[in-house]
Amino acid sequence: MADVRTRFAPSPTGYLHLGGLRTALYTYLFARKNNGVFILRIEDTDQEREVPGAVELIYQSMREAGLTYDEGPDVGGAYGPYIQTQRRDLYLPYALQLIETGAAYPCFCTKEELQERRDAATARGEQFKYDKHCLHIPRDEAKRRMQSGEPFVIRQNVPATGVAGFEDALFGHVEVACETLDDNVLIKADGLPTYNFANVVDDHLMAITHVMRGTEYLSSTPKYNLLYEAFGWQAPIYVHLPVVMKDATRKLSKRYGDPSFEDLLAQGFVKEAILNFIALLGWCPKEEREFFTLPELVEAFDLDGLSKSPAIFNMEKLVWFNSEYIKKMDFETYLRTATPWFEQALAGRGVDYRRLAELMHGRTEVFNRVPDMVRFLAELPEYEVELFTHKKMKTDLAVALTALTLARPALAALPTFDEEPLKECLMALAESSGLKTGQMMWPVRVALSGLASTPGGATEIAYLLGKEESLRRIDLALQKLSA
RNA sequence: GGCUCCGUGGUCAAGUGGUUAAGACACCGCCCUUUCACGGCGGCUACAGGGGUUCGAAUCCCCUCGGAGUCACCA
Repeated sequence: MADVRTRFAPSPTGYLHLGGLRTALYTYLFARKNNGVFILRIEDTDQEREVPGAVELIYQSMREAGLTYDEGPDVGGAYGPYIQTQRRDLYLPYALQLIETGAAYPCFCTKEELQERRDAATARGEQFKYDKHCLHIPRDEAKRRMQSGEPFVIRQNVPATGVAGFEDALFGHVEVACETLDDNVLIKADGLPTYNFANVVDDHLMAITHVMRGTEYLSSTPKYNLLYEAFGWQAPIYVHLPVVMKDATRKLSKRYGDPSFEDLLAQGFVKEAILNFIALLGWCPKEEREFFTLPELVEAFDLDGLSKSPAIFNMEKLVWFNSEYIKKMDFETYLRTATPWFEQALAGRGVDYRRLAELMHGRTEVFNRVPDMVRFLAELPEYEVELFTHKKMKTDLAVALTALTLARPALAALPTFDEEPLKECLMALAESSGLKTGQMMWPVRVALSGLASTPGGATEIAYLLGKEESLRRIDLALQKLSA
Protein backbone atom coordinates (compact mmCIF):
# COMPACT_ATOMS: atom_id res chain seq x y z
CA MET A 1 0.00 0.00 0.00
CA ALA A 2 1.12 3.52 -0.71
CA ASP A 3 2.20 5.63 2.21
CA VAL A 4 -0.75 6.51 4.35
CA ARG A 5 -2.06 10.03 3.91
CA THR A 6 -5.10 11.09 5.91
CA ARG A 7 -6.90 14.32 6.30
CA PHE A 8 -9.23 16.11 8.66
CA ALA A 9 -11.45 18.45 6.65
CA PRO A 10 -13.70 20.62 8.78
CA SER A 11 -15.89 23.49 7.68
CA PRO A 12 -15.18 26.78 9.42
CA THR A 13 -18.59 27.23 10.99
CA GLY A 14 -17.64 27.80 14.61
CA TYR A 15 -15.99 25.99 17.45
CA LEU A 16 -14.73 22.49 16.94
CA HIS A 17 -17.46 20.30 18.35
CA LEU A 18 -16.84 17.01 20.08
CA GLY A 19 -17.86 14.83 17.16
CA GLY A 20 -15.44 16.72 14.94
CA LEU A 21 -12.73 16.46 17.56
CA ARG A 22 -13.18 12.71 17.69
CA THR A 23 -12.98 12.39 13.92
CA ALA A 24 -9.83 14.51 13.96
CA LEU A 25 -8.39 12.40 16.76
CA TYR A 26 -9.02 9.06 15.06
CA THR A 27 -7.69 10.36 11.78
CA TYR A 28 -4.58 11.65 13.50
CA LEU A 29 -4.11 8.40 15.40
CA PHE A 30 -4.46 6.32 12.29
CA ALA A 31 -1.92 8.41 10.41
CA ARG A 32 0.60 8.38 13.22
CA LYS A 33 0.13 4.69 13.92
CA ASN A 34 0.95 3.96 10.30
CA ASN A 35 3.79 6.45 10.06
CA GLY A 36 1.63 8.34 7.62
CA VAL A 37 0.87 11.95 6.93
CA PHE A 38 -1.90 13.88 8.63
CA ILE A 39 -3.34 16.84 6.75
CA LEU A 40 -5.68 19.65 7.71
CA ARG A 41 -7.88 20.95 4.92
CA ILE A 42 -10.43 23.70 5.29
CA GLU A 43 -13.69 23.11 3.44
CA ASP A 44 -15.11 26.57 3.11
CA THR A 45 -16.98 26.39 -0.16
CA ASP A 46 -20.23 27.41 1.44
CA GLN A 47 -19.77 31.11 1.74
CA GLU A 48 -23.09 31.66 3.43
CA ARG A 49 -22.29 29.48 6.40
CA GLU A 50 -18.79 30.75 6.85
CA VAL A 51 -18.18 32.20 10.30
CA PRO A 52 -15.45 34.84 10.56
CA GLY A 53 -12.54 33.73 12.68
CA ALA A 54 -13.62 30.10 12.65
CA VAL A 55 -10.56 28.99 10.73
CA GLU A 56 -8.29 30.36 13.43
CA LEU A 57 -10.46 28.63 16.01
CA ILE A 58 -9.82 25.34 14.26
CA TYR A 59 -6.07 25.89 14.26
CA GLN A 60 -6.25 26.76 17.92
CA SER A 61 -8.30 23.72 18.89
CA MET A 62 -6.08 21.38 16.94
CA ARG A 63 -3.05 22.88 18.62
CA GLU A 64 -4.56 22.67 22.07
CA ALA A 65 -5.56 19.10 21.50
CA GLY A 66 -2.04 18.31 20.39
CA LEU A 67 -3.20 17.02 17.02
CA THR A 68 -0.31 18.29 14.95
CA TYR A 69 -0.70 18.09 11.21
CA ASP A 70 2.08 17.72 8.69
CA GLU A 71 0.37 19.70 5.98
CA GLY A 72 -2.22 22.43 6.27
CA PRO A 73 -3.02 26.05 5.57
CA ASP A 74 -0.84 27.43 8.32
CA VAL A 75 1.99 24.92 8.02
CA GLY A 76 2.27 24.50 4.26
CA GLY A 77 2.94 21.34 2.29
CA ALA A 78 3.49 20.12 -1.24
CA TYR A 79 -0.19 19.69 -2.05
CA GLY A 80 -1.53 23.14 -1.21
CA PRO A 81 -3.29 25.34 -0.99
CA TYR A 82 -5.23 23.66 1.79
CA ILE A 83 -8.18 26.02 1.85
CA GLN A 84 -10.74 25.18 -0.78
CA THR A 85 -11.70 28.73 -1.68
CA GLN A 86 -8.06 29.26 -2.54
CA ARG A 87 -8.34 26.34 -4.93
CA ARG A 88 -11.52 27.59 -6.54
CA ASP A 89 -10.20 27.74 -10.09
CA LEU A 90 -8.95 24.22 -10.27
CA TYR A 91 -12.30 22.45 -9.91
CA LEU A 92 -14.06 23.67 -13.05
CA PRO A 93 -11.68 22.02 -15.54
CA TYR A 94 -12.32 18.69 -13.86
CA ALA A 95 -16.06 19.24 -14.10
CA LEU A 96 -15.72 20.18 -17.76
CA GLN A 97 -13.80 16.98 -18.30
CA LEU A 98 -16.71 15.09 -16.85
CA ILE A 99 -19.09 16.90 -19.17
CA GLU A 100 -16.99 15.77 -22.12
CA THR A 101 -17.29 12.14 -21.10
CA GLY A 102 -20.98 12.45 -20.29
CA ALA A 103 -20.56 11.87 -16.57
CA ALA A 104 -21.81 15.39 -15.88
CA TYR A 105 -23.84 18.08 -17.60
CA PRO A 106 -24.61 21.78 -17.24
CA CYS A 107 -27.99 22.66 -15.77
CA PHE A 108 -29.73 25.98 -16.22
CA CYS A 109 -32.68 25.43 -13.94
CA THR A 110 -32.79 28.13 -11.30
CA LYS A 111 -32.85 27.55 -7.59
CA GLU A 112 -36.34 29.03 -7.47
CA GLU A 113 -37.73 26.78 -10.19
CA LEU A 114 -36.25 23.79 -8.47
CA GLN A 115 -37.69 24.82 -5.15
CA GLU A 116 -41.14 25.15 -6.67
CA ARG A 117 -40.92 21.70 -8.17
CA ARG A 118 -39.61 20.34 -4.92
CA ASP A 119 -42.50 21.88 -2.99
CA ALA A 120 -44.98 20.56 -5.51
CA ALA A 121 -43.53 17.09 -5.20
CA THR A 122 -43.68 17.08 -1.42
CA ALA A 123 -47.23 18.43 -1.62
CA ARG A 124 -48.10 15.36 -3.66
CA GLY A 125 -46.38 13.24 -1.09
CA GLU A 126 -43.61 12.36 -3.48
CA GLN A 127 -39.91 12.63 -3.11
CA PHE A 128 -38.33 15.14 -5.40
CA LYS A 129 -35.57 14.08 -7.68
CA TYR A 130 -34.08 16.11 -10.48
CA ASP A 131 -35.53 14.90 -13.74
CA LYS A 132 -32.39 15.33 -15.84
CA HIS A 133 -34.24 18.01 -17.79
CA CYS A 134 -31.08 19.86 -18.79
CA LEU A 135 -29.27 16.67 -19.70
CA HIS A 136 -31.27 16.69 -22.89
CA ILE A 137 -30.21 20.12 -24.05
CA PRO A 138 -28.13 19.66 -27.19
CA ARG A 139 -24.42 19.88 -26.49
CA ASP A 140 -23.90 22.93 -28.76
CA GLU A 141 -26.75 24.87 -27.28
CA ALA A 142 -25.59 24.11 -23.77
CA LYS A 143 -22.10 25.25 -24.58
CA ARG A 144 -23.43 28.47 -26.10
CA ARG A 145 -25.54 29.24 -23.07
CA MET A 146 -22.64 28.57 -20.72
CA GLN A 147 -20.50 31.02 -22.64
CA SER A 148 -23.25 33.63 -22.86
CA GLY A 149 -23.02 34.32 -19.18
CA GLU A 150 -26.27 32.63 -18.27
CA PRO A 151 -26.05 31.22 -14.74
CA PHE A 152 -25.62 27.49 -14.61
CA VAL A 153 -24.55 24.68 -12.37
CA ILE A 154 -22.91 21.41 -13.30
CA ARG A 155 -24.64 18.23 -12.24
CA GLN A 156 -23.39 14.72 -11.87
CA ASN A 157 -25.06 12.40 -14.39
CA VAL A 158 -25.93 9.40 -12.28
CA PRO A 159 -26.89 6.32 -14.32
CA ALA A 160 -30.64 5.70 -14.28
CA THR A 161 -30.23 2.03 -13.52
CA GLY A 162 -27.78 -0.30 -11.91
CA VAL A 163 -26.14 -0.05 -8.54
CA ALA A 164 -23.35 1.98 -6.99
CA GLY A 165 -21.39 0.86 -3.99
CA PHE A 166 -18.12 0.89 -2.12
CA GLU A 167 -16.22 -0.99 0.52
CA ASP A 168 -16.06 0.62 3.92
CA ALA A 169 -13.32 -0.50 6.27
CA LEU A 170 -15.79 -0.53 9.13
CA PHE A 171 -19.19 -1.22 7.60
CA GLY A 172 -18.13 -3.51 4.81
CA HIS A 173 -19.87 -3.43 1.45
CA VAL A 174 -22.44 -0.67 1.08
CA GLU A 175 -24.54 -0.55 -2.04
CA VAL A 176 -27.47 1.46 -3.32
CA ALA A 177 -29.62 1.40 -6.44
CA CYS A 178 -28.76 4.23 -8.78
CA GLU A 179 -32.41 5.06 -9.26
CA THR A 180 -32.54 6.28 -5.66
CA LEU A 181 -29.70 8.70 -6.32
CA ASP A 182 -30.16 12.28 -7.42
CA ASP A 183 -28.07 14.17 -9.95
CA ASN A 184 -26.32 16.35 -7.43
CA VAL A 185 -24.73 19.65 -8.17
CA LEU A 186 -20.97 19.48 -8.55
CA ILE A 187 -20.25 23.10 -9.37
CA LYS A 188 -22.54 25.78 -7.97
CA ALA A 189 -23.71 28.89 -9.81
CA ASP A 190 -21.10 30.89 -7.92
CA GLY A 191 -18.42 28.75 -9.52
CA LEU A 192 -17.44 27.02 -6.30
CA PRO A 193 -17.65 23.27 -6.00
CA THR A 194 -20.03 21.52 -3.61
CA TYR A 195 -18.66 19.18 -0.99
CA ASN A 196 -19.63 16.29 -3.24
CA PHE A 197 -17.17 17.38 -5.84
CA ALA A 198 -14.50 19.21 -3.91
CA ASN A 199 -13.82 16.33 -1.55
CA VAL A 200 -13.36 13.91 -4.43
CA VAL A 201 -11.10 16.19 -6.43
CA ASP A 202 -9.08 17.31 -3.43
CA ASP A 203 -8.71 13.88 -1.91
CA HIS A 204 -7.37 12.69 -5.22
CA LEU A 205 -5.11 15.66 -5.79
CA MET A 206 -3.79 15.46 -2.26
CA ALA A 207 -3.17 11.73 -2.66
CA ILE A 208 -5.35 10.86 0.33
CA THR A 209 -5.30 7.13 0.97
CA HIS A 210 -7.76 6.92 3.87
CA VAL A 211 -10.83 8.99 4.48
CA MET A 212 -12.29 9.01 7.97
CA ARG A 213 -15.47 10.97 8.43
CA GLY A 214 -18.91 10.74 10.03
CA THR A 215 -21.61 8.33 8.92
CA GLU A 216 -23.62 11.24 7.62
CA TYR A 217 -21.65 10.62 4.44
CA LEU A 218 -22.19 6.89 4.37
CA SER A 219 -25.21 6.94 2.09
CA SER A 220 -23.78 9.43 -0.36
CA THR A 221 -20.40 7.79 -0.71
CA PRO A 222 -21.52 5.45 -3.52
CA LYS A 223 -22.11 8.58 -5.54
CA TYR A 224 -18.60 9.80 -4.89
CA ASN A 225 -17.29 6.48 -6.05
CA LEU A 226 -19.13 6.97 -9.33
CA LEU A 227 -17.11 10.13 -9.71
CA TYR A 228 -13.84 8.34 -9.04
CA GLU A 229 -14.78 5.81 -11.67
CA ALA A 230 -15.69 8.50 -14.17
CA PHE A 231 -12.27 10.04 -13.69
CA GLY A 232 -10.54 6.71 -13.68
CA TRP A 233 -9.09 7.49 -10.28
CA GLN A 234 -8.46 5.12 -7.43
CA ALA A 235 -10.85 5.80 -4.58
CA PRO A 236 -9.46 6.06 -1.07
CA ILE A 237 -10.25 3.59 1.67
CA TYR A 238 -13.25 4.83 3.57
CA VAL A 239 -13.80 4.58 7.31
CA HIS A 240 -17.13 6.01 8.33
CA LEU A 241 -17.48 6.84 11.99
CA PRO A 242 -20.77 6.63 13.87
CA VAL A 243 -22.11 9.87 15.23
CA VAL A 244 -21.76 11.02 18.82
CA MET A 245 -25.14 11.35 20.49
CA LYS A 246 -26.36 13.57 23.27
CA ASP A 247 -28.98 11.03 24.25
CA ALA A 248 -30.71 8.07 22.65
CA THR A 249 -32.41 10.10 19.95
CA ARG A 250 -30.49 13.31 19.48
CA LYS A 251 -27.02 13.84 18.28
CA LEU A 252 -24.60 16.13 19.99
CA SER A 253 -24.81 19.52 18.38
CA LYS A 254 -23.46 22.89 19.18
CA ARG A 255 -26.69 24.41 17.98
CA TYR A 256 -28.45 22.79 20.90
CA GLY A 257 -25.98 24.22 23.37
CA ASP A 258 -23.87 21.12 23.75
CA PRO A 259 -20.31 21.97 24.71
CA SER A 260 -17.51 22.31 22.19
CA PHE A 261 -13.94 21.34 22.94
CA GLU A 262 -13.20 24.97 23.78
CA ASP A 263 -16.21 25.16 26.08
CA LEU A 264 -15.02 22.14 28.03
CA LEU A 265 -11.55 23.58 28.40
CA ALA A 266 -13.04 26.83 29.65
CA GLN A 267 -15.13 24.93 32.18
CA GLY A 268 -12.04 23.43 33.67
CA PHE A 269 -11.76 20.07 31.96
CA VAL A 270 -8.19 19.10 31.20
CA LYS A 271 -7.43 18.36 27.59
CA GLU A 272 -5.86 14.97 28.28
CA ALA A 273 -9.04 13.83 29.99
CA ILE A 274 -11.22 15.04 27.15
CA LEU A 275 -9.08 13.32 24.55
CA ASN A 276 -8.88 10.12 26.55
CA PHE A 277 -12.62 10.04 27.04
CA ILE A 278 -13.41 10.94 23.43
CA ALA A 279 -11.04 8.26 22.18
CA LEU A 280 -12.94 5.60 24.09
CA LEU A 281 -16.29 6.82 22.80
CA GLY A 282 -16.63 4.50 19.85
CA TRP A 283 -13.31 2.75 20.04
CA CYS A 284 -12.03 0.08 22.37
CA PRO A 285 -8.42 -0.95 22.82
CA LYS A 286 -7.30 -4.57 22.61
CA GLU A 287 -6.09 -4.61 26.16
CA GLU A 288 -8.14 -4.03 29.27
CA ARG A 289 -7.16 -0.49 29.98
CA GLU A 290 -8.66 2.96 29.98
CA PHE A 291 -5.99 5.53 30.64
CA PHE A 292 -4.03 6.65 27.62
CA THR A 293 -1.85 9.60 26.77
CA LEU A 294 -1.90 10.75 23.18
CA PRO A 295 1.28 8.84 22.27
CA GLU A 296 -0.14 5.76 23.96
CA LEU A 297 -3.30 6.11 21.93
CA VAL A 298 -1.22 6.24 18.78
CA GLU A 299 0.44 3.02 19.83
CA ALA A 300 -2.81 1.28 20.74
CA PHE A 301 -5.07 2.52 17.97
CA ASP A 302 -6.43 0.11 15.43
CA LEU A 303 -9.40 0.16 13.10
CA ASP A 304 -11.07 -3.01 14.32
CA GLY A 305 -11.58 -1.56 17.75
CA LEU A 306 -14.05 0.87 16.22
CA SER A 307 -17.72 0.53 17.00
CA LYS A 308 -20.44 0.67 14.39
CA SER A 309 -23.22 2.07 16.50
CA PRO A 310 -23.65 5.62 17.74
CA ALA A 311 -22.35 6.36 21.22
CA ILE A 312 -23.98 8.61 23.76
CA PHE A 313 -21.76 11.27 25.22
CA ASN A 314 -21.74 10.51 28.93
CA MET A 315 -20.84 13.65 30.82
CA GLU A 316 -20.55 11.80 34.15
CA LYS A 317 -17.83 9.60 32.81
CA LEU A 318 -15.98 12.57 31.40
CA VAL A 319 -16.17 14.17 34.84
CA TRP A 320 -14.73 11.02 36.35
CA PHE A 321 -11.89 10.94 33.83
CA ASN A 322 -11.26 14.57 34.57
CA SER A 323 -11.06 14.06 38.31
CA GLU A 324 -8.66 11.19 37.78
CA TYR A 325 -6.44 13.32 35.57
CA ILE A 326 -6.52 16.11 38.11
CA LYS A 327 -5.43 13.70 40.83
CA LYS A 328 -2.51 12.62 38.69
CA MET A 329 -1.52 16.21 38.03
CA ASP A 330 1.60 17.22 39.93
CA PHE A 331 0.87 19.50 42.81
CA GLU A 332 2.45 22.67 41.45
CA THR A 333 0.45 22.36 38.25
CA TYR A 334 -2.68 21.88 40.27
CA LEU A 335 -1.94 24.91 42.39
CA ARG A 336 -1.27 27.05 39.35
CA THR A 337 -4.43 25.87 37.60
CA ALA A 338 -6.67 26.13 40.64
CA THR A 339 -5.54 29.56 41.79
CA PRO A 340 -7.67 31.61 39.36
CA TRP A 341 -10.67 29.56 40.45
CA PHE A 342 -9.85 30.18 44.11
CA GLU A 343 -9.58 33.86 43.29
CA GLN A 344 -13.13 33.89 41.96
CA ALA A 345 -14.48 33.19 45.41
CA LEU A 346 -11.69 34.27 47.73
CA ALA A 347 -9.96 37.25 46.18
CA GLY A 348 -8.39 39.47 48.83
CA ARG A 349 -9.17 37.15 51.73
CA GLY A 350 -5.61 36.16 52.38
CA VAL A 351 -6.39 32.45 52.37
CA ASP A 352 -3.40 30.13 52.18
CA TYR A 353 -3.93 28.85 48.63
CA ARG A 354 -1.15 26.34 48.87
CA ARG A 355 -2.74 24.61 51.84
CA LEU A 356 -6.17 24.95 50.30
CA ALA A 357 -4.86 23.37 47.12
CA GLU A 358 -3.52 20.42 49.10
CA LEU A 359 -6.97 19.87 50.49
CA MET A 360 -8.74 20.40 47.18
CA HIS A 361 -6.41 18.46 44.90
CA GLY A 362 -8.01 15.08 45.52
CA ARG A 363 -11.52 16.46 45.53
CA THR A 364 -11.62 18.49 42.36
CA GLU A 365 -13.72 16.99 39.60
CA VAL A 366 -13.94 19.98 37.29
CA PHE A 367 -12.28 23.30 38.00
CA ASN A 368 -15.40 25.36 37.56
CA ARG A 369 -16.83 23.64 40.63
CA VAL A 370 -13.99 24.93 42.78
CA PRO A 371 -15.33 28.42 43.61
CA ASP A 372 -18.55 27.04 45.08
CA MET A 373 -16.60 24.54 47.13
CA VAL A 374 -14.39 27.14 48.77
CA ARG A 375 -16.70 30.12 48.97
CA PHE A 376 -17.60 29.35 52.58
CA LEU A 377 -14.12 30.48 53.52
CA ALA A 378 -14.96 33.98 52.38
CA GLU A 379 -18.42 34.10 53.77
CA LEU A 380 -20.20 31.91 56.29
CA PRO A 381 -23.29 30.48 54.59
CA GLU A 382 -26.67 30.66 56.27
CA TYR A 383 -27.32 27.34 57.95
CA GLU A 384 -29.94 25.68 60.11
CA VAL A 385 -29.11 24.74 63.65
CA GLU A 386 -30.19 21.16 62.83
CA LEU A 387 -26.92 20.80 60.94
CA PHE A 388 -25.29 20.18 64.33
CA THR A 389 -27.23 16.99 64.68
CA HIS A 390 -25.50 14.09 63.03
CA LYS A 391 -26.40 10.52 63.82
CA LYS A 392 -23.19 8.89 62.75
CA MET A 393 -21.10 11.40 64.68
CA LYS A 394 -23.43 10.94 67.63
CA THR A 395 -24.06 14.63 67.93
CA ASP A 396 -27.17 16.60 68.72
CA LEU A 397 -27.83 20.18 69.74
CA ALA A 398 -26.88 19.58 73.36
CA VAL A 399 -23.62 17.83 72.45
CA ALA A 400 -22.79 20.62 70.04
CA LEU A 401 -23.41 23.26 72.66
CA THR A 402 -21.19 21.44 75.13
CA ALA A 403 -18.43 20.89 72.60
CA LEU A 404 -18.37 24.45 71.36
CA THR A 405 -18.59 25.90 74.84
CA LEU A 406 -15.48 23.93 75.72
CA ALA A 407 -13.72 24.62 72.43
CA ARG A 408 -14.20 28.38 72.37
CA PRO A 409 -11.90 29.33 75.34
CA ALA A 410 -9.42 26.57 74.55
CA LEU A 411 -9.00 27.80 71.00
CA ALA A 412 -8.88 31.40 72.13
CA ALA A 413 -5.98 30.47 74.38
CA LEU A 414 -3.97 28.99 71.53
CA PRO A 415 -1.04 31.24 70.58
CA THR A 416 -1.10 30.24 66.92
CA PHE A 417 -3.65 28.56 64.69
CA ASP A 418 -1.42 25.98 63.11
CA GLU A 419 -3.11 22.70 62.35
CA GLU A 420 -1.12 20.42 64.65
CA PRO A 421 -1.70 22.41 67.86
CA LEU A 422 -5.30 22.88 66.79
CA LYS A 423 -5.76 19.17 66.43
CA GLU A 424 -4.00 18.29 69.67
CA CYS A 425 -6.02 20.87 71.50
CA LEU A 426 -9.39 19.68 70.25
CA MET A 427 -8.54 15.99 70.63
CA ALA A 428 -7.35 16.49 74.18
CA LEU A 429 -10.42 18.50 74.98
CA ALA A 430 -12.67 15.76 73.66
CA GLU A 431 -10.91 13.11 75.63
CA SER A 432 -10.87 14.99 78.91
CA SER A 433 -14.54 15.84 78.64
CA GLY A 434 -15.63 12.35 77.70
CA LEU A 435 -16.67 13.28 74.18
CA LYS A 436 -15.89 11.14 71.18
CA THR A 437 -13.63 12.74 68.60
CA GLY A 438 -16.49 13.18 66.20
CA GLN A 439 -18.66 14.80 68.84
CA MET A 440 -16.07 17.54 69.13
CA MET A 441 -14.96 17.79 65.51
CA TRP A 442 -18.37 17.78 63.86
CA PRO A 443 -19.78 20.74 65.78
CA VAL A 444 -16.60 22.74 65.34
CA ARG A 445 -16.47 22.06 61.62
CA VAL A 446 -20.14 22.95 61.19
CA ALA A 447 -19.71 26.13 63.19
CA LEU A 448 -16.72 27.11 61.07
CA SER A 449 -18.22 26.27 57.70
CA GLY A 450 -21.98 26.15 57.98
CA LEU A 451 -21.81 23.16 55.63
CA ALA A 452 -22.44 19.46 55.87
CA SER A 453 -19.40 18.73 53.79
CA THR A 454 -16.23 20.70 53.22
CA PRO A 455 -12.85 20.12 51.61
CA GLY A 456 -11.14 19.39 54.90
CA GLY A 457 -11.92 18.77 58.54
CA ALA A 458 -12.38 21.11 61.49
CA THR A 459 -8.71 21.81 62.12
CA GLU A 460 -7.82 22.43 58.47
CA ILE A 461 -10.67 24.87 58.14
CA ALA A 462 -9.81 26.63 61.39
CA TYR A 463 -6.29 27.11 60.09
CA LEU A 464 -7.48 28.47 56.74
CA LEU A 465 -9.93 30.82 58.42
CA GLY A 466 -7.47 32.07 61.00
CA LYS A 467 -8.03 32.64 64.65
CA GLU A 468 -10.14 35.75 64.58
CA GLU A 469 -12.65 34.59 61.99
CA SER A 470 -12.80 31.12 63.52
CA LEU A 471 -13.67 32.46 66.94
CA ARG A 472 -16.22 34.81 65.43
CA ARG A 473 -17.95 31.91 63.71
CA ILE A 474 -17.92 29.80 66.85
CA ASP A 475 -19.51 32.65 68.77
CA LEU A 476 -22.20 32.86 66.13
CA ALA A 477 -22.84 29.14 66.51
CA LEU A 478 -23.00 29.44 70.25
CA GLN A 479 -25.65 32.13 69.85
CA LYS A 480 -27.63 29.92 67.52
CA LEU A 481 -27.44 26.99 69.90
CA SER A 482 -28.34 29.01 72.94
CA ALA A 483 -31.31 30.71 71.37
C1' G B 1 -42.13 8.09 3.66
C1' G B 2 -37.81 5.97 0.26
C1' C B 3 -32.84 4.49 0.74
C1' U B 4 -28.51 3.18 3.94
C1' C B 5 -26.76 1.68 8.58
C1' C B 6 -27.07 0.08 13.62
C1' G B 7 -29.29 -2.89 18.08
C1' U B 8 -25.12 -6.76 24.78
C1' G B 9 -27.05 -3.62 31.83
C1' G B 10 -29.07 3.55 32.77
C1' U B 11 -24.18 4.91 29.86
C1' C B 12 -19.31 3.42 27.41
C1' A B 13 -18.32 -1.41 26.09
C1' A B 14 -15.47 -6.91 25.77
C1' G B 15 -17.26 -10.89 23.07
C1' U B 16 -16.21 -13.19 16.02
C1' G B 17 -20.53 -21.15 17.45
C1' G B 18 -19.34 -24.06 23.48
C1' U B 19 -17.59 -18.13 28.77
C1' U B 20 -20.35 -18.74 35.70
C1' A B 21 -21.70 -13.05 29.30
C1' A B 22 -15.57 -9.29 31.15
C1' G B 23 -14.28 -4.33 32.65
C1' A B 24 -15.35 1.05 33.47
C1' C B 25 -18.87 5.17 34.83
C1' A B 26 -23.33 5.78 37.57
C1' C B 27 -26.18 3.63 41.60
C1' C B 28 -26.66 0.79 46.44
C1' G B 29 -24.30 -1.43 50.87
C1' C B 30 -20.08 -2.18 54.15
C1' C B 31 -15.09 -0.73 55.86
C1' C B 32 -11.68 3.35 56.66
C1' U B 33 -12.45 8.29 58.80
C1' U B 34 -12.57 14.97 62.63
C1' U B 35 -17.38 16.04 57.61
C1' C B 36 -17.36 15.16 52.38
C1' A B 37 -14.42 13.05 49.04
C1' C B 38 -10.35 9.58 48.11
C1' G B 39 -9.22 4.47 48.89
C1' G B 40 -10.65 -0.85 49.91
C1' C B 41 -14.42 -4.73 49.70
C1' G B 42 -19.15 -6.37 48.06
C1' G B 43 -23.84 -5.87 45.37
C1' C B 44 -27.78 -4.58 41.55
C1' U B 45 -28.79 -4.46 36.38
C1' A B 46 -27.88 -6.77 29.70
C1' C B 47 -27.59 -10.26 24.71
C1' A B 48 -34.82 -5.82 21.59
C1' G B 49 -38.72 -9.76 20.13
C1' G B 50 -40.01 -14.02 17.17
C1' G B 51 -38.71 -17.76 13.88
C1' G B 52 -35.00 -20.85 11.76
C1' U B 53 -29.62 -23.37 10.90
C1' U B 54 -26.77 -26.35 14.53
C1' C B 55 -25.37 -31.41 19.21
C1' G B 56 -24.82 -26.27 20.84
C1' A B 57 -26.17 -19.62 19.37
C1' A B 58 -25.07 -12.81 22.02
C1' U B 59 -22.21 -14.72 17.87
C1' C B 60 -24.89 -17.43 11.19
C1' C B 61 -29.86 -16.61 8.21
C1' C B 62 -35.00 -14.50 7.88
C1' C B 63 -38.99 -11.49 9.75
C1' U B 64 -40.80 -7.88 13.23
C1' C B 65 -39.80 -3.90 16.35
C1' G B 66 -36.73 0.11 17.93
C1' G B 67 -33.07 3.86 16.89
C1' A B 68 -29.84 6.69 13.81
C1' G B 69 -28.09 8.80 9.18
C1' U B 70 -29.54 10.69 4.53
C1' C B 71 -32.75 12.38 0.78
C1' A B 72 -29.87 21.00 -0.65
C1' C B 73 -26.56 25.33 -5.69
C1' C B 74 -24.70 22.51 3.48
C1' A B 75 -20.81 20.12 4.60
